[in-house]
Formats: sequence, C-alpha cells, structure tokens
Amino acid sequence: MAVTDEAIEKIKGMIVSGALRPGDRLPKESELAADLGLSRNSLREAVRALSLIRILDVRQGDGTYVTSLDPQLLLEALSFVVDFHRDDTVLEFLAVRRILEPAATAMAALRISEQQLDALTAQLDKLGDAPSVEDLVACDLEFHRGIVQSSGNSVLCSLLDGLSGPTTRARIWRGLTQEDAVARTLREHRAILGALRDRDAEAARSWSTVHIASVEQWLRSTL
Amino acid sequence: MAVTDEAIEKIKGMIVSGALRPGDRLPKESELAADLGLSRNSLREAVRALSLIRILDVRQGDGTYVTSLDPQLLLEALSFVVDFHRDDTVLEFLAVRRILEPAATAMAALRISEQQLDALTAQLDKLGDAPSVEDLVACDLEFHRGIVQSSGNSVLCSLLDGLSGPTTRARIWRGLTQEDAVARTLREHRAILGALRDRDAEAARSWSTVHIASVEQWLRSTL
DNA sequence: ATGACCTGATACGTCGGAGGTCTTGAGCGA
DNA sequence: TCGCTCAAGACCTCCGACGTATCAGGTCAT
Repeated sequence: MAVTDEAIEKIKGMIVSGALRPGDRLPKESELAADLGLSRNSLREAVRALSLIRILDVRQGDGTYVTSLDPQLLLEALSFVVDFHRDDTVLEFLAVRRILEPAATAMAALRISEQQLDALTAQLDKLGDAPSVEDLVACDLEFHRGIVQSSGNSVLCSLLDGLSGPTTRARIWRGLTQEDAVARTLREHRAILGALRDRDAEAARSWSTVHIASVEQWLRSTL
Repeated sequence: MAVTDEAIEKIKGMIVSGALRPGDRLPKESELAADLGLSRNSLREAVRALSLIRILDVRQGDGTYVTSLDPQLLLEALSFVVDFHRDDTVLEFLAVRRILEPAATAMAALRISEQQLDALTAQLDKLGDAPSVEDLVACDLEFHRGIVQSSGNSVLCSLLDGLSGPTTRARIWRGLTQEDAVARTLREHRAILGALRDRDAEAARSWSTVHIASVEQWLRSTL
C-alpha cells in the first residue's frame, strides 16, 4: 500500500479511535509527516483527500482541523459523488427518493411546528401563480428541504439533499417541455402543505408519493 | 480558490461534460499538469482526492483512468464517510435504514428469482440453530444484501450497503447482551424468506420493518 | 514457429528544499 | 482602551531528482 494511503488510514484511525476529536487541530504538516514517516508532499495528498470529503478542514495560515463530523457535513460529499452519475441512473436515484421523501414527509406531519408551516405557506404565496421554471424548481427544492428538515432526522435530510441534485435537471427539463407541469406542481405543493397542517401523516405521505411519481412517470416515458 | 481545488473542478468538469468517459485514460501527470496550469505536485493532490472517492483509478507504471462510475462503486465511498460517525447518530442511520430496507424487500418480492430464493435458503440452513454472534451478524449482512440486490435498484443497494456498516457494531453488541436476540433474528429471517417465496410484497415489507424496528427499539432503550 | 525471458521506455510514487501567501496575535502608539 | 503594524507560524505552490511498477517489443532457447 502506498505511503499516502497508509497516512489516510492512520489519520482516519486517529479520528475514529477518538485520539482526534471534532474540532481538534492536527500537528503542523511537517511534524505530522515526520510522525507518520513520510514526506510533507505525500502527507499533503492524504490531507487533501480527507479534506474533499469534509473530514478535515484546512485553513491556510492557521492550521488543519478535524471538522464537526456532522452527518450533514459529511453527506454533503455525497452530492459531489452523485454529480458524476449519468442520466441513465437518474431513474434509480429518483426511485430511492420516492421511498425516502414520502416517509420523511409523513414524519414531518407529526413534528412540524406552526412557524415552519407558516414559513412554507409564505414561500408558496410569494411564488405566485405563474412563476418561471427556474424559480419554480428552486422553490421546489427549498419547499421539500424545509419539510424534510422537520422530520427531525439529519441523516435523512442530508441524504435527500444529496439525492435531489441530479433530479433537479430532469425537473427543469420537464417544466420546459410539459405544459401543465408548473400548475400541477403548485397544486401538489398546496396539497402536501394542507396535509401537514392537518397533521395527517398518511395524506402527506400519499401526496408526496404522487408528487414524485409524476416526475418519475414522465421521465420513464421520455427516456 | 486554490489551484488544486480548481484542478479538481476541472477534472470533474471534463468527466461530467463527457470529454472524459468511463474507462478513459487521462494524460500523464506532467502533461495534465501543464494543461491545467499547475505543478505536478498540486495536480497529484487533486488526483489523489478524486481517487479516494473512486472517481479516478490510478495504476502505477500504467496510467490514470476514469473508473466505471457505477453507482455501486461511487457509493462505496459513502461507507468510508459513514465510518466517521459516532454512536450518537447510529439511531438516525437506523431510522433511514428502516425506511429503505422494507421498501427494498417489498420490491424484491416481485422480482427475486427462484435461484436467489434457493441460495438464501441454503445460506440460512448452513448457519444452523445456534451460530456464534459474529457468524450471525455476518450472515445477517449477507442475507439482507442478497435481498436488496434483487430489488433491481443498484443505487438503493449501494446506499443500504453503506448505511448498514455503522449499525453492524450495534447489532453485535445486542447479540451479546440480549438473550433471545439470536433466535429472534433467525426466526425473522425465515419469515422474510417465506414472504418472498409467497411473492407477498406487503408481508415481506412488514417482516422487514419488524426486523429492523426490534433492533431500533432495543438500541433506543439502551442508549 | 512458439514460448519464456530480458530490457528499455513510460508513468506513477516519493522525497527534500525553496519561496510565496495568508492568518494570527503580540507589541506599540494614539 | 482602541486600532495599527509587523513578525512568527502554518499552509500553498513549485521545482528537480530519483525510486518503483507496468507494459511492449525484442531476443533466445526449444
């Protein structure tokens, strides 16, 4: 195994074992390199790799620190990976989202606060009746993010955030080519919000499923 | 932005745009570094980072290639990230798994082949009535993996694979401390398999939920 | 003619050192 | 006390050199 890979494993080990805790500062490059028995150049490769997936936070002029290791932060790296997937796997991502999002919406129905409900309502109202497709999709992302956050599960939230990225393009494409897509989306958002207000988890789940399934169905018929 | 980060973005761009396709070979380090306008050392940091998350495959003496970019391969990197999470987020991972796995099991009920069913049966038979906890957990992972693979969604499969890692330790712990855990797990596995044989998606889903919920409930009461 | 073996070219792996840039905090003056 | 200056510390980038692994092509014995 290459010395750089060893260094990655050793640093990972130090964190997992608890020798390095979130927020801790690592020894400076030259010292750490000496400790691990490799050159500064090779160590930098290891640090850079761990930095890309948000394990380490490197600050020029200051030092290198262990990140908070929050699920939210670490799963952000997921979206980077997801970006590489080609269109032929979008359907599989969408299928996973179709499983997760209705469940998250149902969970949110039992936990969401009145303030959150009001905020979501205001958001929909602000958009108006005939928004541009770009505005709609942006609002769509925000709307679903707000709901999923109310599910109270940060792992679930981050995961859906990462998965939503690749389907965004598809939704824009749909909005541009399918006439009633905009009106339909607005209608379904209102329905989901209504179910949340009623604290009706099953209705919220169903509307969420319908919402995603319509995108899925359109995409399947188009590809 | 640092030159290395720029290089990461540029290489990513080349792949996403299609200029580099899966399996393609990159120019050699010195040339690519010159093309992107940075030193070989800095470029190597970028390549190493992309290599960690399985975007690039570096072969000494040969060259650097774009991987297949299969969801399975790319989501392997997820388990690396998940390893860093501490026990206090295990419950959130488990909650997500509780959503995904029953759905995957239900999907599998409609698609699983007779050969797969026989293989799963053989696997359970081989384990016997009183396996060691380690064997049981290993078999448990294999059992669920086999089922999820039959769901036909590779993204779902890889995701669950990544999420199952952190809960493994918890399950071992449980097996060691809760008396009837082993027998209960064996019983539930048989039940899931039976539902799959009957092509009863709803029964499969329910048994799967019960199976995971029992771990979740125990964990919640213990922490 | 065929196979194993050797060898050179090629490309990645590692290293040490030299400047450069940014952040931080101590020290100084108003 | 507040704000500014500046030097130390740490990361950033680069260069050049050498080590090591792989592959292709040629050589030689069978």
